[in-house]
Amino acid sequence: MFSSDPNAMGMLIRKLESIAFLSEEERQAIQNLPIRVQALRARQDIVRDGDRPSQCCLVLEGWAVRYKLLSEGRRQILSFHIPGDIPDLQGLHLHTMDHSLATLTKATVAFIPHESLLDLTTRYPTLAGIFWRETLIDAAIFREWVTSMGRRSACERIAHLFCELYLRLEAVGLASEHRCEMLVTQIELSDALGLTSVHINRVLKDLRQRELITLKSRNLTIEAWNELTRTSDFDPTYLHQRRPVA
Amino acid sequence: MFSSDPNAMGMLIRKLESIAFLSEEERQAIQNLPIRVQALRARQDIVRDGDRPSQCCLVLEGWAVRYKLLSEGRRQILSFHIPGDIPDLQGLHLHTMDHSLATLTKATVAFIPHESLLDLTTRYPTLAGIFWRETLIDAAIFREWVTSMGRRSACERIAHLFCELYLRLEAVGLASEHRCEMLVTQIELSDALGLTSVHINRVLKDLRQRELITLKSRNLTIEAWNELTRTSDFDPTYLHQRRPVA
DNA sequence: AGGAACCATTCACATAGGTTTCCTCTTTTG
DNA sequence: CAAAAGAGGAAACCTATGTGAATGGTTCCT
Repeated sequence: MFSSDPNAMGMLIRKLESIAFLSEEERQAIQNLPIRVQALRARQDIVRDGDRPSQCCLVLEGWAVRYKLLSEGRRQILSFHIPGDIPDLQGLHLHTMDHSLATLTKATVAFIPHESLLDLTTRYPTLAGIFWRETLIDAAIFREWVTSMGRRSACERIAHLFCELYLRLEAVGLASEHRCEMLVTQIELSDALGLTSVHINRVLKDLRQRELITLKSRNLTIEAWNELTRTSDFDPTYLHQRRPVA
Repeated sequence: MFSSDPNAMGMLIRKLESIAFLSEEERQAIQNLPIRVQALRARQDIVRDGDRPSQCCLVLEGWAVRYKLLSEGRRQILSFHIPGDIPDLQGLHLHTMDHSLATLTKATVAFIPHESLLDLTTRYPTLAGIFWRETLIDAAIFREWVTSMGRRSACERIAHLFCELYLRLEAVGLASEHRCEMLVTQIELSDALGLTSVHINRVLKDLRQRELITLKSRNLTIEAWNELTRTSDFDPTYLHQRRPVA
């Protein structure tokens, strides 16, 4: 399938506009990127550790994760990705994958050749800066995760992650009123936060009892945003979103 | 002081050449960057969380750290920086600091105006790609740290960090034969690895007893490289260095 | 609709790593 | 060069989180 689908790139544009200003010409240039759209099953690898991909993957629908595998079956989830994200943008200048990328849920993705993206960055230096910025925000999120894993308690980590994901979903129009889908199992949460699923379960129970959140069949409601951000030390600056957040 | 110092930029060039190829013209362009060299005391902030800097900081001598402060005096060190590093390169496209940068030891740094760097990236798109790559490697290191903090034991984390720092120092000519300076206290190690200094001390004792390392008055010798990399699951791919490593 | 596979939940028990405290050895600095 | 500050080291004790195992509830195939 080609870029004829008028909406495929809408998600990417919405995402980029959440972190930078795009001119009409730049929006057009993005719309004209050649893409190949593909539907994927849940829990399917897209690129693997060690691969040398020649295209980037844009998430259109569903969630994806990046992860590393360690000895003895240990797994670390490095990031969650939602529609509008390009989880392997770093591939443009880092030629060997140092981790894997997979779908979490059933998903639709679009593949964009590196070649076309590099050409775009040459023709539109401002867009190059915006894509660069996107990878820098990715890094800023890793820094925040390092901070969580290093110095925050289990409870703070979970609360912090929920705040982050809510704001990211809201920025691309996939959440509002402190409600969003939370398409991750407790096992996935544990692999992302460096905990066990048993402990995730304990802490979720506590967060529910304190009436900070409601979480049922993949639907999260943050019942007390201010208290949740306070207890988890959450400050959205690191997301570097364009519009100031409540 | 201006770029008249013929050696100030040598460190940056050596660093960039450890991750990419530079043409003679590009080397010249870098040499011509205007810089202001400054000597700093140990443990001195260079840029603070929330600042909006207009220049980047290149480390010439000594070590630096990036860190975040949390409530109740908690601190998380996000990265260690050695000569040749530009710890706040992300400032080029991320205008508000989401963490602080400070010296660890007495240090010499060079400040380069964002303006000059942005101009350089416009005139030399290949150099833009190389600086972008540098920030992507920075992110790759964060991913590895997330993995360490999430799924590696205290012993594995320390061993992994030593391997990483050794290779980075070696890449810019500041280490060889599995020996290097390790200009960090046990407290700083603990704040970087999400542990306490007491536990760092316990684990170092163990690593010494197992004759994997020697660490005395800031001098580290890795006595058994292969075993150390094996026990810590260390794979240097994530450093994306140009030359293959032993 | 029925089963297989996955997920959430809970319990009893185990441990890696944290806390507090104290002492000694270096390093810095006046 | 001596005092002060900082860093390494270590013991006793504590706790947040891990382990393993069992049960019932969901979701997804066929």
